[in-house]
Amino acid sequence: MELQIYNTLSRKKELFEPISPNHVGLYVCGPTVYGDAHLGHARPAITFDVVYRYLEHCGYKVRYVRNITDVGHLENDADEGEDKIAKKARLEQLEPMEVVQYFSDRYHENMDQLNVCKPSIEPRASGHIIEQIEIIKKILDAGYAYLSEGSVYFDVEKYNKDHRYGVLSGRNIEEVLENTRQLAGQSEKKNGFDFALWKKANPEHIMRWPSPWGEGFPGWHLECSAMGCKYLGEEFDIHGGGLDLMFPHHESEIAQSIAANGKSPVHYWMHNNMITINGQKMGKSLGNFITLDQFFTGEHESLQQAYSAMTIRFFILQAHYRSTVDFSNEALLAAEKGMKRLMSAIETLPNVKASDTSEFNVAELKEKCYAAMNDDFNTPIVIAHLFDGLKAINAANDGKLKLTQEDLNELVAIYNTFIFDVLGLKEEASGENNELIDYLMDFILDIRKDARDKKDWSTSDKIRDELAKRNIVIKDSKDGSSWSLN
RNA sequence: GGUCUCGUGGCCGAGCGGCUAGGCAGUGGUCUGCAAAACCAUCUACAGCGGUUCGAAUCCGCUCGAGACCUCCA
Repeated sequence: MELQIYNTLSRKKELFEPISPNHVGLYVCGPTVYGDAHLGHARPAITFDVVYRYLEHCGYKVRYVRNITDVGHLENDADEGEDKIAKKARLEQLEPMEVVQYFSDRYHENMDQLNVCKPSIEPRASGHIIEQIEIIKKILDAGYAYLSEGSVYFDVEKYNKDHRYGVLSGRNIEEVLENTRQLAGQSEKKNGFDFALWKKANPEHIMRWPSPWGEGFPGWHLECSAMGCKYLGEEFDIHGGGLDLMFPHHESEIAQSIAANGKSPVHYWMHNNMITINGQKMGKSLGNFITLDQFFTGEHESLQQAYSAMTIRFFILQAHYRSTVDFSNEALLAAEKGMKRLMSAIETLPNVKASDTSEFNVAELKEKCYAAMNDDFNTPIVIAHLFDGLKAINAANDGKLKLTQEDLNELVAIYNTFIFDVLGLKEEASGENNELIDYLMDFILDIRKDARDKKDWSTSDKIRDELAKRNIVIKDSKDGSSWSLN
């Protein structure tokens, strides 16, 4: 079975066929770096990390471009407000690029924690001003943009006559033009719907570059067109991003590329859905977001405890990327426990004793996992199948089910492939990696063992209870006792 | 107001015409000095009403409810 991808353009699943065999160009909208990443940012990062990982796993050579927006993203109205980065810089009395550096570093740290692969190229908007100016020239030459008060705007109405502005979002722009006309008023734009390609810089504006139209800075939508085109070509395979970017950001990207190159830039548009909190989208403007660092430390009033990066990752992968996911402590707790159980398969497998026959269809399990991934990256189904396999593994470990050595080896391969390579989960350190602590704990457990052997339960329980106070959990089993830090 | 999505068992979430996922919690059990952990078993739901069909959670219509986009947001 071959890979099917849900294409926002056609609103249905399509067979994935790359432009050049064995190569995939993947572009994903990265963050605007003016604040800490929150749970909502983790969604596209993880979603497209899995897309990237799976494509690579399938043997494709993927060039994965994820940008950093460090200029041109304005507040409030897309073409009027203050630059987000510049505002932060002003508030913190920093150079804008200090803000960019700081939050880029923090973002990278969070991505590492989430085990998100680094993109092949991570371009910054401010490093591609020349490319953006070149595109604006092309669009002007084609007649789809106009100059106004030192700024350049995209002429949506003109474009819509020859092409269609709204192919991606399914919007009928004529209707919307009616509405915005009334609102536009004394704007320097012909039309409320037109968006800035180049914006003239006011005297107090710090981030500015020279251009044929005077000093200014590029519009937000343009950077992705410029960088996508530069590194992946005028046409490339997959463009990803959050559903909230579909309009106007991605819609405008398409318009810009068609206006400049005469080509629709992207074959497959993929959009991840939102994470909600109390049924509402988690977003910066609503102020209802929880940052990733807050999840990792548990320091937020809505959080009952800290949640590890892998818990967050597993939680997100347990839902399909095109569904909304509602955040709650209960859901996160469930994810945490479930993931630990699933991960235990990796540890159990080497201990299972082989039989000469098999009573579980390992090949079928493998097939089902691939089928799920091929069905538009259905990670929750993959996880469900892995849980089914876990049941068989546990049964075999208890001697209640037979598996041949060959099947056991295959299971190890399947679990390693899907859990680590494709889903991108990793083992988390269970506590401090400290030789002294290890030594002391071994020593303490040894004393406790002596007590237990003498049926000195009061000493044994005292040790257990005392350690529990510091979140050190003792687990007794047939083969002896072990400890872990919770 | 316009465009579009969605309403699944205590909770989270798949499925998208028949074979009634999965996880967490709960309950029962195995193990254990006790406990924890672990393991096994178990709980049968698809907002409401009508229609299409041999058959619908799944298709169509209506009603109610929630959300997203239409201004920046992943």
